[in-house]
Amino acid sequence: MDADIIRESLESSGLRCTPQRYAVMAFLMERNSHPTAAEIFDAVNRVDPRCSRATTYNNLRDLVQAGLVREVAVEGRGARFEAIQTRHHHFICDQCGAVEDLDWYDVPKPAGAALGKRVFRDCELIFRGLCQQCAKRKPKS
Amino acid sequence: MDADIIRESLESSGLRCTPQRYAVMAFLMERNSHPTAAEIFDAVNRVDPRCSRATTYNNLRDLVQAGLVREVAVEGRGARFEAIQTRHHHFICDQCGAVEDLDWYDVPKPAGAALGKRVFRDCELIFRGLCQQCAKRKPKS
DNA sequence: GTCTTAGATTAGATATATTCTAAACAGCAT
DNA sequence: ATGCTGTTTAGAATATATCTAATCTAAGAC
Repeated sequence: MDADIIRESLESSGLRCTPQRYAVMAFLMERNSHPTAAEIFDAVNRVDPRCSRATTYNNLRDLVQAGLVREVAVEGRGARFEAIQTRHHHFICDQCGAVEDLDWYDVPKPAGAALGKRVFRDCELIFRGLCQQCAKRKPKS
Repeated sequence: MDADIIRESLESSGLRCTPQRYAVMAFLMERNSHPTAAEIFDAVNRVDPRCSRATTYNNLRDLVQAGLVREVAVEGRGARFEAIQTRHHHFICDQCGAVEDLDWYDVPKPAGAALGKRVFRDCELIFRGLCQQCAKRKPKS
């Protein structure tokens, strides 16, 4: 069951497993898409009307801080979220803003000198262009 | 002079060189930072009070469409902008959201099969961690 | 020069996204 | 039960971005 996995990952991150927090996490793990905060709020609130907008945002923030969820910023649109499962890169559609996963492969890190005194945590590769839908709709320019 | 360069790059992109548009572009080229739209508006409006918020946003949109400016989305914060000059990657601070440039180096593209029917336009590499300031302030955790 | 027209600009209103506030609630240790 | 800490709530507040309708400007046509 996912239920125990979710509970455990929450608690091992120091987060109480409240019904609302569980619902947000479960929703993100079920879906392989990258929903916006508004979509998450709608979905969770529809199932359990006792989950307010503020709670959805609070829990998303907590889950991101705990490293269980990743936030993906998209130009000109609301942030998107995904449960962190297997490592991957992202493809973002210029046209519709859809975020899609691409298989992971290693990326060369910058030289230590280039980083200077910064503390490196992670890197990600973002590809841009047109998703399959938009490419079909608008093959030229 | 930058003045002619800016005028020419605007006009060769089919954009009229209006005082407001020029001011936005000049501001972005002078600064090597990555200001938010609000910062750009404040700065341009302070110099020339006859540049409204809407115009600043309109011009940023036009400049991005023309390929002269890049928009950088940062999680949980307003969009940031930069004049496109030499190619580079980005480092984004987890703590303060600062965006810094790192020297460019080639990145392997994904296999054609992985991209499927998508249309590839560009890729960028984003490094995350703590910038020098924040690393000093908070060396642990 | 002045007419015309398309594009640009303006202030303020509006829309959208996110966070804050203050009060109430829940789980857990005393 | 009591108190403590963290959580949740509804709605207000803030931040960010875009829209609207009127006005202005520049450049070409005459």
